[in-house]
Amino acid sequence: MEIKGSVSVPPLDALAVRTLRRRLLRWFAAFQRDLPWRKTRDPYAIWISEVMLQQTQVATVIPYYNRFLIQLPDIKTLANADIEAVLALWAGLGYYRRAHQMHRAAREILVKHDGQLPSRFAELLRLPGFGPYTAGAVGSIAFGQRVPAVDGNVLRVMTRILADNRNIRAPETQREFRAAAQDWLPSRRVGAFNQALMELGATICTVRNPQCRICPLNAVCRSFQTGTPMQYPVRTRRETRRHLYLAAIFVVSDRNQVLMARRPSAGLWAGLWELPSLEVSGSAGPPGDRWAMQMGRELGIVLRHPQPVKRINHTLTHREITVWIYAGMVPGRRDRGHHSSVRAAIRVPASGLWDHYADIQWMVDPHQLPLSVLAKKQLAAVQAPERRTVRPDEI
DNA sequence: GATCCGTGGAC
DNA sequence: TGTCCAAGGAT
Repeated sequence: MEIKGSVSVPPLDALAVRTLRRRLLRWFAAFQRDLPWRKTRDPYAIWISEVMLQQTQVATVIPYYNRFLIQLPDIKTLANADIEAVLALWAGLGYYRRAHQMHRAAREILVKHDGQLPSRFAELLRLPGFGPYTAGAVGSIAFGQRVPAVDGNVLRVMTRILADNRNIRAPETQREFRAAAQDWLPSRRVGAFNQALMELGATICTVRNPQCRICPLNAVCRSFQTGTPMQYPVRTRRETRRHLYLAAIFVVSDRNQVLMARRPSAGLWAGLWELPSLEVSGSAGPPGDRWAMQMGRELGIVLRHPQPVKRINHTLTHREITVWIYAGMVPGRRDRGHHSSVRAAIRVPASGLWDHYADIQWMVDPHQLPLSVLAKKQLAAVQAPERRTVRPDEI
């Protein structure tokens, strides 16, 4: 087994860098895609787009971006909005920490920067949710600062041009590519240059089937010259997904309200709502009645012959999730209409569920809440019209 | 440095 | 059905 080389390669010479700048900018001017965030110079709008685009494809972002800017058109509006409203606009996009951090950053900008995004890279970098990429992108695109914006696209383009086989997952490698990208920057039109590198990666220098024959940079691309573009970039393999088993309860009151729980403000699906659920020990089959009974007891709810009415599977980058949904029934007197909170209504001792969740509420229309995709799957499974809603007293 | 954090597109 | 991986950041 040969040890993979991980030695840094020689940089492009000055002539090649000048050629690259000229050809890339010319190509970008002619062929760039028509995207919503390219129609504005508003730093706030550019910021929103950059955060949404983190690890998220362009086509997915566009509708979210448009809705978000209509509802929250400026920093002050965002800062003064409830986090619940921000999450509602984010629901379905994933990585909900981004929404929380953007909200916090807006408030910080209001207090510390007089409501204006700072223009300097170092100050942007201090804001919540701003890393080297986002600070570079906003700094260069919105403010013309001469700083690189190195994302996954740029890493792919650069490793192919340089034929550099170092692991791009390593932070040190990424730092060195940011330094190299800094050297590639022209003295002006830096925002266009950074976007052009990303655009090339997104449309020409793609992961699969790169279009090298029409690439404006093929004359300066080492991997094209050796016919090896598909060997780049090199990255260490991800660890395999771990399996997570959950038991959830679907409880409908005699007023047709559904019991919903709001997740804590950190961690998985931070701040979003779902059916109350507990992690159960790993097993391929349904975990058994006792989990549902336990949840019922903790919530002060009678579960009559609880059965797993549905199984949901959901895959995340790092997790494979199986949710067994149990149906439950509420005691006749529990819903008197003047309690907004279950905790107030039924006086339960401190328990796992109450400690875990930020809130638990009865909801007539759970879809009004910010829901994760998994939560929507849960509701769709138990409320699917063609399957007829499973009522607790029917099991 | 390794791990966590979502979802959907592409193949 | 499985795998990879997107305009990454925080811990």
